[in-house]
Amino acid sequence: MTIRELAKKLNLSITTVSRALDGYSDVAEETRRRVIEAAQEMGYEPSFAARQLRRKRTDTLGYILPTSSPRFSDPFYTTFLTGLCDEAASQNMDLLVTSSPPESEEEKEQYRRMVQSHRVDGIILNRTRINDWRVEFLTEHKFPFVALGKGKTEAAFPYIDVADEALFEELVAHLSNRGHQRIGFIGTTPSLVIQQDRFAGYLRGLERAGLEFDPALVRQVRLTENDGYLAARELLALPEPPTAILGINDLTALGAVRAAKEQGIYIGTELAIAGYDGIKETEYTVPPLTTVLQPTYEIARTLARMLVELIDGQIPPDTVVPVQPTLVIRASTG
Amino acid sequence: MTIRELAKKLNLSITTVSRALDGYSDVAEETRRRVIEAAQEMGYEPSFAARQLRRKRTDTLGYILPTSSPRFSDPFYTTFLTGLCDEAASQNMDLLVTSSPPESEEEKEQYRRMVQSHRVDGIILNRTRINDWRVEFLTEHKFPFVALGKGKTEAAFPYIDVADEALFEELVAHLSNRGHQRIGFIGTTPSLVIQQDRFAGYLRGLERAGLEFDPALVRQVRLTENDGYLAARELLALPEPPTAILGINDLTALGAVRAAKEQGIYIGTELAIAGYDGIKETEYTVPPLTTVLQPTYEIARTLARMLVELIDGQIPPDTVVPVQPTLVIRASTG
DNA sequence: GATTCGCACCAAAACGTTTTGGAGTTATCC
DNA sequence: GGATAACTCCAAAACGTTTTGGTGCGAATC
Repeated sequence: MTIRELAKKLNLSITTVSRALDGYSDVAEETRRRVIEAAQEMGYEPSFAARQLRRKRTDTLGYILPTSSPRFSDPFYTTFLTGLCDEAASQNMDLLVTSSPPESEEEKEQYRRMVQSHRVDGIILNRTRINDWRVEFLTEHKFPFVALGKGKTEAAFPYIDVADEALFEELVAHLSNRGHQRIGFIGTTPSLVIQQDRFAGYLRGLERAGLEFDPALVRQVRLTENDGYLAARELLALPEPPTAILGINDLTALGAVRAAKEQGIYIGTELAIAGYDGIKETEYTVPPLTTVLQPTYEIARTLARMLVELIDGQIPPDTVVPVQPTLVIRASTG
Repeated sequence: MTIRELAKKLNLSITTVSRALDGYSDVAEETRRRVIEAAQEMGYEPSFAARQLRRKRTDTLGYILPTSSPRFSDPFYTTFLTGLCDEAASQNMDLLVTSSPPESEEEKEQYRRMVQSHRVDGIILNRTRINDWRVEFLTEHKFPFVALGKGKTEAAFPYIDVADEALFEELVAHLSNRGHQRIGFIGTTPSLVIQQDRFAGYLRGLERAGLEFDPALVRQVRLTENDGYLAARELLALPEPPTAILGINDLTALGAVRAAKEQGIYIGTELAIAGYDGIKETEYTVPPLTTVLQPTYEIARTLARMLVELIDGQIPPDTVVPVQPTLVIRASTG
């Protein structure tokens, strides 16, 4: 079912058929009606490849899922992906998804392909790194992209700025108000922007509370439940263990919960634990976990919308959208 | 950066360049080396649109996420999606993802577009319906697809058959062994294959245990945590409430957990609760939830692989892959 | 010395659209 | 009544590949 066959059946030129369907004004209403009707009836749909080739637009957004472990499953990403999907759909765009481990050769290859073969019109980045080669690569190729968080770069691109630092400061203040003096921090590799921001917030929180920073209370691990578990075990095995543990995200905090339970430590009374993201799991632990609720779904939608607007040249590349998450205090911090 | 420019720079015809890169044997090794080197250096990558148009292949798999609520987030799907992504990647394919509410106009439109505009080479279906118009539509258009579960249809297509019925039977047996006589079932709309199978397993389980089926103990809701919560509240408010509740999936079972907690009912002793899927959350509840562990990640990978093989004509359309999940008994059922 | 063969390359067609730059017809204006 | 405008429609080019059906040339074969 090509436009040619449709045109033949209607005794029209393919030009007219194309323009009728695209809503141009230089085709008679009566003709348009006939064309649309026939198209519907014969189930005609323009070939995407052909249209893409000619228009030089793909109407597709790209997203590369950073999969730490092969069987990874951070619920944060279901929500994030759904947000991207929904917004893309409502903008008449599709979403092309790939997955690869961060900083792998595979990842590089995938970005290269997406960009250089014009697979997509723009790319959504998250888990931005401090010195992110993706940012360099994409700006160098003048390829439209938006990101969740900005690293250390001269490049200008639209991004969402979550007030991570402020919220971590607040978390520490909250714990210190509850009398905690030794507050542990399960962080991740310093190459990630979230580590930079959240750790900075942690430090500022300590300072403001007049607490001394003890490097022994800090761990840097991958962003998985299991790594959180292992890190927490280490912290709890210290000669002077912390009385509170902050996870850089909910997943690591949940790992800490598991470690504490395993050792029969009462969470909330003997040990305070808090996370960050606001994933559903934090409601089910006993006691429920204090966390910072990010509007993940809205963030994703906003990112997708920003990307579309960037592609259409409707927003400047230096657009910044601030997001203020909210502290959700639950029983895990007493 | 087109093949033409590359050819010009190399003083070769575009034919030779194309064939050199595609590994044809009718190009001298020395020439191929030069071509590959130049391509790498100049960052040439074939235009996807052009290639697609000519080859009549997209090297893309399609998947439409069934989003019940706009902000939905069933962790089952992160795992499922990651599986699809990973397998697609390892087959040199990409994954095109869209989302829409089941049985909506939007959904129809999306399937129609994907198929008729040759957006993808094949489609992965899950949450198969008993009389699934998608199955009819896709077979009618001779469009390659695979599914998780098969409905009531004459059509032949590769699918994965999870032994849902047997496992639900086992679940009921397990509960009846623990002395439960009134076992509730939070199911979903009978139009879904999983409802059909799992409910059948529930019934057979009752029968085998010599228990009478009481329709009052059955609810049909959407597959969300909140609907599970509401259904459980209803069940617990009955004059003769059940002593055990089976959720058709973990999400609804988690809703039941919430309802029980809210009413101060001790789970595991006063009320048994079990789910199905094996999502991570079930480990965090107190007590941890009895569930049926499906190898979701592997199922997704297998589906993707089957689809690629179907497209390549390497497997017949009537391939069936059976999957045997495992019962995971935890404290929530005593 | 003519024929055949294998090797390395290539021109041109095809894929199915959108867009450009008109062309033909009828209505409108002075 | 001739020029202008408005309205419909269209032929052909272009998008960047892959594929088809070659060509030219030197070596091997008879």
